[in-house]
Amino acid sequence: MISDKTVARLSVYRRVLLDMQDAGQEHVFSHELAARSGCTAAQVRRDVMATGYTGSPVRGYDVAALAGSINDFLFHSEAQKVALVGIGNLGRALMAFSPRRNPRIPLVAAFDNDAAKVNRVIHGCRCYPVQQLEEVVESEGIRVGIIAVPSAAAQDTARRLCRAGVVGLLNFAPTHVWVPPHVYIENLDLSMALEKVAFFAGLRAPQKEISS
Amino acid sequence: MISDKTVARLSVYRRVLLDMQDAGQEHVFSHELAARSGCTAAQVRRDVMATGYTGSPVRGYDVAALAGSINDFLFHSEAQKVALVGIGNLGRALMAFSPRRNPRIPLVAAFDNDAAKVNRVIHGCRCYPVQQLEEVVESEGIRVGIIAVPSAAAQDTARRLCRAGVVGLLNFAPTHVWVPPHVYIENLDLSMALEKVAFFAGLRAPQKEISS
DNA sequence: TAGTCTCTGTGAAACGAATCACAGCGTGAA
DNA sequence: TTCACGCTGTGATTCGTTTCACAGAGACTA
Ligand SMILES: NC(=O)c1ccc[n+]([C@@H]2O[C@H](COP(=O)([O-])OP(=O)(O)OC[C@H]3O[C@@H](n4cnc5c(N)ncnc54)[C@H](O)[C@@H]3O)[C@@H](O)[C@H]2O)c1
Ligand SMILES: NC(=O)c1ccc[n+]([C@@H]2O[C@H](COP(=O)([O-])OP(=O)(O)OC[C@H]3O[C@@H](n4cnc5c(N)ncnc54)[C@H](O)[C@@H]3O)[C@@H](O)[C@H]2O)c1
Repeated sequence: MISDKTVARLSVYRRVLLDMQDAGQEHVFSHELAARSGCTAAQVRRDVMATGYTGSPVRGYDVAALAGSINDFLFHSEAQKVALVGIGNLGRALMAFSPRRNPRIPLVAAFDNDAAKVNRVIHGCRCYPVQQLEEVVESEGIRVGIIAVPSAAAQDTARRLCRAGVVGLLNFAPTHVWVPPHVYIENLDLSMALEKVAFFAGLRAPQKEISS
Repeated sequence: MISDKTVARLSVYRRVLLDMQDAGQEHVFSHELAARSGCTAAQVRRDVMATGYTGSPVRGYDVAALAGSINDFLFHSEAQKVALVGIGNLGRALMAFSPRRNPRIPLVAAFDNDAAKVNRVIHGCRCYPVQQLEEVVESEGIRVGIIAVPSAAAQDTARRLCRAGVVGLLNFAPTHVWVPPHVYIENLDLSMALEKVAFFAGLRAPQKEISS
């Protein structure tokens, strides 16, 4: 019923609105929000409609109220605890970022199969051996998993997370991962994204670079 | 003319085909490639059509030949050199990953405004003070940029990169960045992706978790 | 108080991408 | 030599999303 892309944009609007709030701005028009979010005014209005909020034709949207409405819409349920699997280069970067993250989506546990990386706390997040994955995910009630293990281990990691009760996955491994139909999975394939950029860059400047 | 999404999928097919080649597989049917890439057989056939390759109704596609055709299609131009701006947690993870990356898209320079992080070589990539950005990008003929700086610095970084001749950008900062119309930009907003996963996870398991 | 302005909310239209469906074909079996 | 099969390539169709376009409404002006 509610589209994937609308949710993505609402998340962007929310961040922009919080910035506006910090800057003391009280009202915002759809075209303004659109410009700061990289989409069109009509799209903003459609998306806002989905949250049930209604603005005023004169003042536009009330920044605080719209931010609140989007918050209620996006984070309607209780906080969604997150587990990270794979404390490698990427995993550690994600952990370093977590303090700045949304408190409604706390990173509560990390797992690795390398004994040297576990049984400690990084940025407030406890690191466990991967053998304890099921136990910790179930006892903590974790519902979201981040896969940051090598491709070869991705499918098995996904399977274990889903069995343990996870219903949302963020997969960084450049591999297609099968999950049960009730599980939502989002793939963030960085290499693919870079190849895409390189492809279009190649199209846009097919001639040799003219130096300075 | 050629769609964004088709390019993305071709990049995935390419990787799958290379795996198949390593495994000694010589032929592949569209439905098989589809299953391993997470899409449908019809989609595979349409996308393959775009590369100009034609398979045989009996054997399907020749793995090596199709991989070659996709390669030619995606990397038709000379190698696209890449610059990374922001040698922070994420930037370092990307650098660590670069040896495993496509040699047609080499990471040749990295920049940071923190003097402690520059004037050295990390994983074969030279790190420069950000003041030298224009100079290095122009002299090396770099056409692709990766933005891994804090949001506040993203727009200015993009502007500098574009001025210096970059025509493709991969942006990790959770901010909308304006670029000239001839520049292709791809945003990888990890926080947004996680919020999306958390949202759908919340929808799929709205009831309280039943422990063990 | 009437008029004008600009914005929202939203039905309708346009667009683009995914899917369907089938003709065409080479192969292997009988 | 003929038939049946299963796959590719692709026109036609369906589906979801974006964009258009305008009615409706509050505020400000004169
Ligand atoms: N680093 C990047 O910039 C980058 C870019 C694109 C894609 N990726 C992908 O992200 C994933 C992680 O990348 P990385 O750079 O962090 O790799 P990495 O090798 O640094 O880290 C992988 C971690 O996973 C752990 N691990 C391996 N098998 C495991 C298992 N079965 N269970 C639990 N833990 C296990 C390893 O001990 C290691 O700590 C890979 O799939 C990689 O392809 C990374
Ligand atoms: N680390 C993550 O997992 C993660 C997740 C989501 C988003 N991001 C985004 O990616 C970006 C980088 O994240 P990070 O974790 O690596 O941050 P970080 O703070 O670790 O690194 C940022 C780096 O950029 C450098 N820098 C700052 N201003 C600069 C400028 N004007 N020019 C050149 N260099 C400059 C800093 O010196 C630092 O080395 C941020 O925008 C962040 O929001 C990161």
